[in-house]
Amino acid sequence: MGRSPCCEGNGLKKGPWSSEEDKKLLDFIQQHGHGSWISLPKRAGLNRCGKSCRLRWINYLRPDIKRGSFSPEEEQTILHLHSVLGNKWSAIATRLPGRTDNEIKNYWNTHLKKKLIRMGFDPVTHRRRTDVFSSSLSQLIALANLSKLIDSRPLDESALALQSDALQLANSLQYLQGLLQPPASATASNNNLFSQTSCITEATQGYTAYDPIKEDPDLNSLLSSTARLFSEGIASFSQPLQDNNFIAHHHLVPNYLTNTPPQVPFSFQTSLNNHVDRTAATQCLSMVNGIDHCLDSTDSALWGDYDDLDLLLPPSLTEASAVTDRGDARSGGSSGGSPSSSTSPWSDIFFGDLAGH
DNA sequence: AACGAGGCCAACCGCCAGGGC
DNA sequence: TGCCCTGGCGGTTGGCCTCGT
Repeated sequence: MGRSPCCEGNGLKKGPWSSEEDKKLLDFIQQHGHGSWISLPKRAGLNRCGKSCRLRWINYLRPDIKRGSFSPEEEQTILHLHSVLGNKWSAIATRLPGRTDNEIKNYWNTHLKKKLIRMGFDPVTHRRRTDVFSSSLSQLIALANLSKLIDSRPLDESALALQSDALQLANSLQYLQGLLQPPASATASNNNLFSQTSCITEATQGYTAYDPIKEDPDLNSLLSSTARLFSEGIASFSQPLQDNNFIAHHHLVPNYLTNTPPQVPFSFQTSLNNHVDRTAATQCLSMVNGIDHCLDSTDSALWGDYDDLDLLLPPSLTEASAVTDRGDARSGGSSGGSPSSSTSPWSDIFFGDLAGH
């Protein structure tokens, strides 16, 4: 269809509205209603196009417009709804009385999106940027290198088992990394990964000298479970799987093209539907946390202090009904009644950060 | 005080869907 | 059935403001 005819008229004023124009528009609509927006400017004595009048009314002059900054409850609602609806600003606006889609869109683009990015979340998927190969792998290496600095100890069974598990993990990572690389860059990347896995291999030999796992049983179990995790294909939660090249080259039809919600474009969810995988994934994530703890990693904030795997799932997965049924999400108040504030660890993370600002 | 960079936000642009003819 | 008109939507822009140097 192209451009709306009402905007094609020459000589129509554009740009910021004067107070006089505002008064004309306001008075006219209060007396006659807006009726046809196309004919309104002429009837109201305005040298504007209908679309401009409509926009001015909806975004600024409407009497029920709420002014001022967004409350934490409103921010929380936007976050939840965006995780479910995406950039459907008008739909989100219907859940926020007094707020316009334009206002919400602006607020998202200028505040919430940046904050999510800063916190290590993907503003589109609302999930942590979980590049396990670059982040946890490097952390593993760093942890392993640390072990080299520690005095050696005699070998024992648990150390040997750990070495085996770590080697398996390294091999799995190498294999998966190879799968994830587009053919053109596969060689170079694999070389890079090889150096990384070699580090792991070398480093895990260091583990045989000193066994920090004995000090932290969690690390022991999670390392082995992580190896199992990758061998079972949980690597699907790595974002590069979105790469069309990968799909094309491996003739895969990912779940997100068939039956998973659009807000979960890659199927971490699918794996999590399986209890065993979920448990293993939880342990894997705990490993990352554990390593963070050991290393006092500078990006530990990125990984956060999540207590439950649900944190990695968008609210659409865990709270779809809560959002859908949120007749008034704010009615419960921030002190406990609101479903989102009381049940969503996601909001705890996000608004914990917000509170600090 | 002057200037530039970056942020914010009102407004515009272009496209789409639905209804009427 | 197809075209046109209109309302509505999401993305983008540009001007103003603030802040740092």
